[in-house]
Amino acid sequence: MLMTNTVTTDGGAISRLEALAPLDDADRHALRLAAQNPQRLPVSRDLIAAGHPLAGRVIVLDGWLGRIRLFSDGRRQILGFLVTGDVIPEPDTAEARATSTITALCDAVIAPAPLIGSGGLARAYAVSRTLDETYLHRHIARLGRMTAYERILDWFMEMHERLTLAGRTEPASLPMPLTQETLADALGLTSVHVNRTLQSMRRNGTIEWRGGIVRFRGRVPVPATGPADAPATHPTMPTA
Amino acid sequence: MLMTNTVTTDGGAISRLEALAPLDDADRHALRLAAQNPQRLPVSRDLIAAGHPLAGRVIVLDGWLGRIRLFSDGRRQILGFLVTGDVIPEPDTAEARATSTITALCDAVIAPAPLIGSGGLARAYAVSRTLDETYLHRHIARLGRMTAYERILDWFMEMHERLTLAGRTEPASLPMPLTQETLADALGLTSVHVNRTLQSMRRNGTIEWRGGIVRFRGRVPVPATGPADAPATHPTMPTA
DNA sequence: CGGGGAATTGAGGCTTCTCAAGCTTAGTGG
DNA sequence: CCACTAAGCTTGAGAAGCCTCAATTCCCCG
Repeated sequence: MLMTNTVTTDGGAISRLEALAPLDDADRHALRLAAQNPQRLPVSRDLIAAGHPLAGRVIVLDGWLGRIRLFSDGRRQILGFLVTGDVIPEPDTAEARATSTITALCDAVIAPAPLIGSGGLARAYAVSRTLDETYLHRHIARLGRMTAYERILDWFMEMHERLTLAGRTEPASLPMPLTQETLADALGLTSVHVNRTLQSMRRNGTIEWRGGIVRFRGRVPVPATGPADAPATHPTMPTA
Repeated sequence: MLMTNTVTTDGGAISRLEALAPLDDADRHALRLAAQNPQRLPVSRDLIAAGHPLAGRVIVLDGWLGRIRLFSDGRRQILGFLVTGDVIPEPDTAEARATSTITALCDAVIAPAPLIGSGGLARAYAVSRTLDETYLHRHIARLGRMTAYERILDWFMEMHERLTLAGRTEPASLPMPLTQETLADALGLTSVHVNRTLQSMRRNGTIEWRGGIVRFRGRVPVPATGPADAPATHPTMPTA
């Protein structure tokens, strides 16, 4: 998933920001310039460690990062993901300390996120932050009220939507460079249970996951239409 | 918990904002003025409905609101709470639609949140928003990786911290106007299980919950110091 | 071709849920 | 002042989902 060796592109990050707010030439230029100065993060490298000073605004060009909380007894929870085009906001104050660790979940590329004026770029960053909030909300609803099967499917759908903003998907598939263990730490499950649940999804033909790509099959994520539903052949998803 | 009839105070909201960023006289005056124009929300009243236009910036003066996501099959997840001094941010754009519903979980009082200049008040709102994000993170860690017992205790502690910012607590107690059912919808549990877990906390002397007040007893929430811990008499809490 | 991380499988146990009924408390009207 | 009601709290019994521990297989990479 890394960029082809020497030439650094934005990986779709600019497309994503343009989808959030209209950018002008100066905005795009600033972003391309920033992408000329990329920073490569090998898998497992921390970008920001909890308790340490925050970096400035950063944009993800490629790969997946995770915002992570570690418990003293070893339990781990992934709070959220950062993929191409996602932005780590500027800290409020210079003294602000990170309350969670941000780690590369696979090899990744980031760059400082430029800001010029208070126009398109500023708006895009603002919208991006609001979107991040809705992803957190969705994650909470997932963890609090969905079954393992639903969590996985809903999360696949979210990541499909998000990667689509950066043009990194096809209509019914998305790149998936993470391990089942990582998925488990995000979805509040064990890797064993993630594995078994994925198998049930494969068996009933809902998805296929091979070679780092997840494919949705059939009339994919069929939302449940309500409590009075007829029993479904496949497990279904509740809406919202 | 409602303000004494006619005279409306800020209920501690101003104290909270001052704890987040230094305010000047003009800031305080603007807030006091806003508190003169309060809006009362009876329990169960929606302030904002998912899918509808967002209101402007709002500050909570009293009572508890909840950000709620409803599933088509009746499942409900409370995404977060809003208490005295908490702020609902200005929407990014005029077209923005709410992605979750905000409902009064008990009788509550709110007011439009004033903004003058880009000084103390603006900073306080910014810090408040960042804090909200950390509360979402904490909620995710709770739902994903804590047991029922830990979730409840951790949530009590969070609400104690938050209400303390507005001066609404005593050292070892906090007002708790919610039902066990509401708590269940926040913590991803059933009310039956919340009830049983609370009883075990009462039995072992960890808390007391009577008359709308939760009291922490003994050396309350003892964090686990790690995986190599000696077995504890009481259930313990992992750190972070 | 060996090594190691990741995926898979099995067996058994525990937390949490579901369904259902009984109880308590506060508020209401006669 | 007290029956009456409704909401919330409590309890019981059984089932289900998910976890733990542990071993085995698969697959990529050097």
